[in-house]
Formats: sequence, structure tokens, C-alpha cells
Amino acid sequence: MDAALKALAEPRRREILRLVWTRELPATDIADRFAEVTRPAISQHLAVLKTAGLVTERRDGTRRLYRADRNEMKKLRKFLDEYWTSGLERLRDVAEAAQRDKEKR
Amino acid sequence: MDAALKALAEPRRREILRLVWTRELPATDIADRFAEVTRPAISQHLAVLKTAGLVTERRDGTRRLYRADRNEMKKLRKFLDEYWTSGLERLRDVAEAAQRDKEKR
DNA sequence: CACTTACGTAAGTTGATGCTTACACTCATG
DNA sequence: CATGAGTGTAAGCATCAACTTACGTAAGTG
Repeated sequence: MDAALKALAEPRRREILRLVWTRELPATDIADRFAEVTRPAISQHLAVLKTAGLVTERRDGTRRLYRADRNEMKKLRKFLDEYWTSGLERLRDVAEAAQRDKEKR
Repeated sequence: MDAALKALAEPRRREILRLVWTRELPATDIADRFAEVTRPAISQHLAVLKTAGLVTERRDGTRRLYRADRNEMKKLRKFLDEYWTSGLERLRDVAEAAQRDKEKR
């Protein structure tokens, strides 16, 4: 989850992810959309996205087709929704706060 | 939105945000939770979170009380939900892809 | 086979980022 | 006022992250 968030922090990677959101695309086609950076740069971004589980790679001859793994995004969303209020750590914090209050008095 | 995502990419900042999710906390109290890093480090993280709009700061005498801005998180979630399939850019991409297909034949 | 296409990977550079220590500032209070 | 508590900011450092160029490699193609 950490890797996914870090991956999405980079605008270029979000753009890539959006490109392969609804269809598979070969690496070269993806790179062609980015005039500002070279192909290897995009290749590296793709590696990051893949490691984070945000895209899947499928080989077809010499090409590699990438596609967004939407399920992983769903997981991320769930994480963002629940992290802040999730049970155990939350309780621990409240307990700690209470303790701190006591000590202050 | 970019700033918010970047801010959340850092685990320590997520932790801080979680701490002030349900209650206000003074900077020192927050820093006390992090034995691994110094107070100035936390102060800097708080600045990042504030700039990203993820927390609000309220002054009370010499203290500064921080609290999560949950509304901003809501905006971020919406962004993450909609970015990948949002209208204009999406249409542009599809058009471009069609063009590319034509040229290939 | 040689050659080309479609890639990833290695190495090096540069700018961003997270941290520390030292210092400055602002309130409250005796 | 002088002092201390609470906190941000500046400067410097080490590490990371995004690029670039150069190179390596596997799969099709004449």
C-alpha cells in the first residue's frame, strides 16, 4: 500500500495509469505520449507501477502490454478510507492520550 | 491535489494525520509520539500537511493546535475516483488512439 | 543468419526531500 | 522586565528519485 501511494505521488505515473485504465497498451505507445521525457524514463515508471501492483504486464512477442489493475486501486481507496479511523491503533492512541492526561494532573 | 498526494506518500505524515483525525493536538504532543525523530522534523511535516490543506492550524497562546481537515481528504478521494475515467482527457486519448490506428494501416 | 523492433537495465547526474543542530520568535507569568 | 515554554525557520548533510545516454537482449523478418 505504501508503494502504491508513493507511485501515485508522481504526476507522470498517474498519467500513465490513466492511459492504460481502459485498454492495454504496449510500452512504446505509452512512451510516445510523453514528448518531454525519453522512453527509458517511461520504462522505469512502468516498473514502479508494476512493483506497486498498479499495473499488470503481459508479453506478446517482442512487445509488453500494460494495463491498469483496477482492483489494486480499489484496495488503495479502501485503505485511505479506513486508515484514519481503524480500530486497533486508534484505540491505542486514545488510551495513550488518557494516560498522558492523567500524568499531567 | 498534487500536494496532498505527495504529502500522503510519506508514512510519517500519514501517521500524524491519523493522530489529529479525531481531535486537536498541540505540536509538542504530536512530536512526543515520535521517538525516532526530533521535534523540528515533525514541525516540518506539519508544515507540509498544512500547505497541502490536509490539516488546519489554530493558535492558542503559545501553542499551535493541529487538526485534520477531513473535507480535504474527501476531495482527494473524489479525485482518485474520477481522475482515471474523467471526461475531457479521456476523450482526447481515445481520439488520439484512433488516429494512431488509422496511420498504421 | 544478419538486421530490426521493442524493450529493459546500468551508470552517472542533478534536484528534491527528510533529517539534525542551532537559533529566533512569541506568549504567558513571576 | 527576565525567564521559560512552545514552536517555527535556517543551514547543512545524506539519501532518494527522476532523468539521460549507452548498452544488452529476446523475438520477429528478409
